[in-house]
Amino acid sequence: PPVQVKSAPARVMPGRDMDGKKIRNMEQFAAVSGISRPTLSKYFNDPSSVKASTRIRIEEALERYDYRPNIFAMNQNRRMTKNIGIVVPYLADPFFAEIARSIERRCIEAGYWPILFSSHGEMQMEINILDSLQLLRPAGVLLAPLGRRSDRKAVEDFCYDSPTVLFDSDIADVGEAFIGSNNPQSIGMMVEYLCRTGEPPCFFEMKTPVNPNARKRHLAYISAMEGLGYEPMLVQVEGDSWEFEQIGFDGGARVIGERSLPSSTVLCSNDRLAIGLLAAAYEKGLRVGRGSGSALRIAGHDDHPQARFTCPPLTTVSQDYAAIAKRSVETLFCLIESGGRAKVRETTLFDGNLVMRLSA
Amino acid sequence: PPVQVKSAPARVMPGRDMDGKKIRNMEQFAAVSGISRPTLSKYFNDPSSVKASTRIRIEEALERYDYRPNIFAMNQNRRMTKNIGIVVPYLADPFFAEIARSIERRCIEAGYWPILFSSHGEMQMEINILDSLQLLRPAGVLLAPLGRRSDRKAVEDFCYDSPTVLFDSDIADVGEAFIGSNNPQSIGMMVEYLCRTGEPPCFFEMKTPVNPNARKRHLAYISAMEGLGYEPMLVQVEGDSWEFEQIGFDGGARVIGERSLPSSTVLCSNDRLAIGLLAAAYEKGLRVGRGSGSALRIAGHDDHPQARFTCPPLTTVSQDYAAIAKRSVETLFCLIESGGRAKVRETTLFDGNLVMRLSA
DNA sequence: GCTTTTTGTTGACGCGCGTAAAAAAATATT
DNA sequence: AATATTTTTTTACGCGCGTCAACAAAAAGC
Repeated sequence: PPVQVKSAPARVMPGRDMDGKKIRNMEQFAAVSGISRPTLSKYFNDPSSVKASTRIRIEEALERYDYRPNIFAMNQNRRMTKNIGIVVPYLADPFFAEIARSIERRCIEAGYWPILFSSHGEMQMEINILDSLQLLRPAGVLLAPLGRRSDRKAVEDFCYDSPTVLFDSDIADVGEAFIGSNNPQSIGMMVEYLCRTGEPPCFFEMKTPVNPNARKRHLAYISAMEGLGYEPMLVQVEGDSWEFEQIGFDGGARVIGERSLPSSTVLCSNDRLAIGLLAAAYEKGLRVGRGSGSALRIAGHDDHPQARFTCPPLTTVSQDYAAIAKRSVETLFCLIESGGRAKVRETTLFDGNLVMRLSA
Repeated sequence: PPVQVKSAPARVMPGRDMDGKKIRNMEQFAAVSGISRPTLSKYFNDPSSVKASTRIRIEEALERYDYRPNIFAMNQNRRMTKNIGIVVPYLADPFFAEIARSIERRCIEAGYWPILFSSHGEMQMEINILDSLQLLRPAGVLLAPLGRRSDRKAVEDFCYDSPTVLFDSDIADVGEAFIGSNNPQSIGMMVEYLCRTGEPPCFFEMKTPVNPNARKRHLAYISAMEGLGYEPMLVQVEGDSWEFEQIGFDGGARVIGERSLPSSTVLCSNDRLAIGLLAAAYEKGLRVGRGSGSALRIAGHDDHPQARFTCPPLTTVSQDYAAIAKRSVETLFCLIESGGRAKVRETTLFDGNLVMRLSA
């Protein structure tokens, strides 16, 4: 039973306006500020749309009376709200947390109101979020879909009503644009590096990946290996949740225990799997690294925030979070300005960079 | 320059109603369903408030015509919205991501509309969020404040208008209740364990911690050590951001390099610092663990999602995320039902459990 | 100084729904 | 069957703001 302590709550009266009376609506603010309500309305929708001198008068009054328009009344009547929906598949993954942070900031700076949702890896949750989001009549939506688990029809229908830019995971022909990473390039580069510096890598992945990137990386690995004249070697582990570390750990412990790893170099489909695999290798007493005393080289993909703090630090491919966020937001803003429909669906893929650390 | 591909976007016409005409408002839905608008209004605010037979009629019509009330118009006029604000200090920390997930789910199940915000570790951001949140006229708010960086006045003022329950970090006498963890108990337990099984621990912490829990753990460590008849040993590292791993790594590398660690057993103020310290120890070639061949024992606090995948797996104290989330939400719902004001400010602290892994 | 152009004001209506009071209808009770 | 009770309908107003048209005032151009 938890500890409980009770105390008298403090009641603080926050500062009110000069006259002590709270202004309830734009009408009253118009009265005290000496500006007509329609002009105020114009100002709040775009401060630069009124003459500089009146703008100053309004802002002076605003300081004295601290009034703020009712957001529900605004959104109800506006042709278009300032809402921007941000939907990510799994917020407990720092990759998405980071990219969401970056997107949020940019939206706020542009005068929009970002609202963040996480599907928590569940299809039904994603559907519910899209349903809710529609009620908010967003000016635009940045959607990183679940991927394999997404209900294509639901996402399609959603995109019909709300201007949507997809990022991270693509769903073919859905949404007005896609921004992601160039998996063939990044995997190709990593495979080339690993082959050049040691034994050619096997590919460590989930048997039923939750994410289309995983499939693309799978194909990219095979084609890269074949391009270099090597036989692809796949290690597929069980698991279909978003707990990648656990999946990597369990699967890794099994293949290491069975001694069924086809190569002493392992390229993981993503960093979180690699972190799990590192833990499994540690448990099994296998030394990981590119030094001579090591039994295993492990590489990842994404340059996850945690990747530099693993033991040994993880060699990986960096995704440019900031660039993906920036481009996604810019694309959405263009879309919104052009009325919400794109003439062509643009797909933008960013190259990754090799991040050499000690694990491979 | 990123790769770009263009393709013609697919345009899909999502399903419309039987008659092909979209219902625009409750009035029209009343017309087609044969139910009066006020009754519909009642139904949407509480389906169980209308007679069973009419409820069935409404829900049948709802299936045929797929109408959904305008949420802005609803919130504008309701005495109280169904909005629940959730504010966490740093969403890129999986601890908060996890707890937010749990809270969100519970709110949805109770028929509320949770909206998640992250302060991203910045005071101004927290202030802005509280400002925005006020505009949403939330029925209640679950706030995990930044802590030391919070603007007490701003949070106080906010709590005056919106029923607020604090969790994780306490701010004395602010909000209607606080739910957190029992740091004296958990640190005491860990100190006792470490003393019993080896050299007494020094305490590894940030010099200027961002979080009040850190201060409580600091004091708890000192009192636990003194209680066992040992001299407290503090290791304080620089850094005041939320990038705890980096801070732990930098500070750890420094003290290890200087050989200034006062004990071979290190209790870290939280798991993320410990993860950074583990990485530093690895880099410096120090073997970590409780075995005989190890130079260092490292323990953490929180049982962070990553903690079981470090090398070696991290010995730590688990915080019961689910219990904290559950109690926080329950407390808020009680608060909302009782009109938003608590007679006494209840503080609830959950005990931690020792999680013995290999690092200490 | 006058005219053209920009900017603001006035007054009115609409958005979609909450809500209240009174009347009507449906159901329950005796 | 008559009465009491619950539920729904009717009617009407209000919420706070967007937006429009007609007009007035101010600024800019000559």
